[in-house]
Amino acid sequence: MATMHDVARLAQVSVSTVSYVLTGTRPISQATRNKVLAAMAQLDYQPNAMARGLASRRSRILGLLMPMDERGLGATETAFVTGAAAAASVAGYHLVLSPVGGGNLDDLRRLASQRMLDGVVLMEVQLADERVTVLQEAGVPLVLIGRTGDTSTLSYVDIDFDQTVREAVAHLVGLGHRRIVYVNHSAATLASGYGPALRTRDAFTAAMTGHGLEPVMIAAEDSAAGGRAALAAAFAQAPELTAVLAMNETAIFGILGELTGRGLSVPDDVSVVSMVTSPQVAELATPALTAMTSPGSALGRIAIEALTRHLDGPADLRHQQLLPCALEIRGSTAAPRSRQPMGADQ
Amino acid sequence: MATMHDVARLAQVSVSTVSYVLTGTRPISQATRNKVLAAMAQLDYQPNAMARGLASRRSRILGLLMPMDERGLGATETAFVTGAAAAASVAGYHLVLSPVGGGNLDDLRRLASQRMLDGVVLMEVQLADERVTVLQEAGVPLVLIGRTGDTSTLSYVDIDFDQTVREAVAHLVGLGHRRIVYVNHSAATLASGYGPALRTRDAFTAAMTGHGLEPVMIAAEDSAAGGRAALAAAFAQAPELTAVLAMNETAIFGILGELTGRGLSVPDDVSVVSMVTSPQVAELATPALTAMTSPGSALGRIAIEALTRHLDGPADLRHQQLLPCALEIRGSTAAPRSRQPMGADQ
DNA sequence: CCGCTTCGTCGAAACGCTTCGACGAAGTTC
DNA sequence: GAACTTCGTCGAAGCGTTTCGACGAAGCGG
Repeated sequence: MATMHDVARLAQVSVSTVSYVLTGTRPISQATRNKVLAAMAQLDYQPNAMARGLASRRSRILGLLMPMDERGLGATETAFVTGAAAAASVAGYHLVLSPVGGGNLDDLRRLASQRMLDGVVLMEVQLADERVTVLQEAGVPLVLIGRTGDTSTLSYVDIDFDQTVREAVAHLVGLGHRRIVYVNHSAATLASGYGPALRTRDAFTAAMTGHGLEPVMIAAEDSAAGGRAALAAAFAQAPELTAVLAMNETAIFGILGELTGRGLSVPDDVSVVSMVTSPQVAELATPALTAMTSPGSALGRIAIEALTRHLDGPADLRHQQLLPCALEIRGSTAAPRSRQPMGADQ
Repeated sequence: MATMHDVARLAQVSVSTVSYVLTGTRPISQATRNKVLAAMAQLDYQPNAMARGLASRRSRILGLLMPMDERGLGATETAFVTGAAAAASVAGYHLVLSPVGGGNLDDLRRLASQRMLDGVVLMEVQLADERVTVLQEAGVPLVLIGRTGDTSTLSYVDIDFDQTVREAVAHLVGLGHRRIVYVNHSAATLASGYGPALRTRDAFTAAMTGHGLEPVMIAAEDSAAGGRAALAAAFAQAPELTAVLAMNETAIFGILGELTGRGLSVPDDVSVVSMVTSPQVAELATPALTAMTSPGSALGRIAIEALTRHLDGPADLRHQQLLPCALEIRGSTAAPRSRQPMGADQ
């Protein structure tokens, strides 16, 4: 493995000159630069990342911290990752994903204090998230995908849940629906302070009230069974419902199964809209789901761009931005068949 | 940020003594060790990863290289990751995931040559995979999840597709099914030399022939639409089919949708078995799918263990191991309705 | 009690790079 | 043309570790 010394010797310049060619921190004449580049090519030289990091005190590695539970990464989260990776590459950084769960804060502390990451993007943030505190204490530059409760001092990119819910509700109301049930994440998830669940809940209430309608929300476990149970609960609370808005990507398949099981057809009897969903998942269902498509890779890209700007630029300005999901109409929504076809439908 | 010097000064020992306490490379008296540990705690000392890596020429970072396409990571792949991360942590390594696609070989070459990764686990290996060549040339220790065509010189862990298919077919045949169609990945995927697709194809042919039955295989695009098309093709080729074995986790939802659309019920009219599937995904369908459950986290764990053994141990023995998927019977398989109402229980 | 290991510790030399100060050689300014 | 800058390059001092050789102090067999 060739070192800078070897390159310098071959090019007949000093080591520092080679370094300047590489980093561009000082002007180098074209002639010298060419000699150096030729030597590098000839030796197949690759700078040693560790030495570089030690001397410059920057690793040029960015971390994308995501809790990996057994549920797996949906296409939505994957889009964050690919967007972020592309942006990091453009900015001249490596992106590494670290599967730090919520449990191992010590692991996180260690990772942060070892000065191996120049900056970090944190995914799946809770309203009160200790990981944020740990990272801030360790002095690691930080951008969130999602938001904590108090966002005043932090940079973040997040989905504009308020507008997303408003658009989804408007779509259904526009079709003529009046009884709309919102299937959210589980009660436990809500209690744990998961931002998207809480924000969409409030947004749904506001949107429905704004249309003069009564908001009905059901919390569903993240599983097909949870979805089935949620639909049963929904019919119990609102027997004449004609539309379901679902945040819970996992439960939605249970919802659809249960609907079919009850002999109800989508979208003729009940319309279904899936929130914050990727086209791939929406197409999985039959009929394909009308969905609010998450701005996936844009979120990842913007987060990384904010982070690198912070690292490379002098000013440490905060970046706070919300992106709405786009309504994509597929086969799961239609005008309600009829107001009251045959009385009470238990 | 405290350095080793600070610790040494506070504990009134030399820097090297602190290092020996940390690494355990030389014996240190209990008294000295305690002084040093106390000083470290007091200063909240964390070793600098870069300096460590430079001096020791080992980063203690392992890479898990996975191509991230827009399809996202299923629960299966996520299980690899969590299993691998846990094993790495136990062995005292950090695990980072690098979303290197198939395209950017240069990126990979750079990553490998920068001596930032002590070793690498490569996922989603093709039969002929250039990434393997690149990494081998760079001299990076390597373990595969999956196999290349020529495995003679490599370490790998993979699913035992042969046995998995054999068990799945045996399950269906045992129920009395005779006309079984295998829905594989797409023709393009097959042509590209994707090991699992090719190996299961051959295993299916062998298993069916072994039972004296005719193997029918359909290639399906990785999408719900692909699944629907595949089912149509299947009925065209084998009108009297009673069972479907599907490798394609994405297409399977299309298959189920199309089955329902044709007025066929699962499992009464047609049984469905999903290959290499996680319980989470199997539960998503209605009815829940009988599936060959992939040994997810075990694969990741074993790969990392083989890698660390190679790195820490002196001998560089190859590790080659196959793990079968376990049959988990759920609601999507039953005896065929018409063929043999009762009896034929071979 | 004399040589021998073994134990515990130290000082110093790497590791491969960045970065700072210095310094001729040119180019500018008045 | 004296006094400044600016340009292009060099040498050397780090960056925070690990690791090697050395060296007293014990411990021990004979």
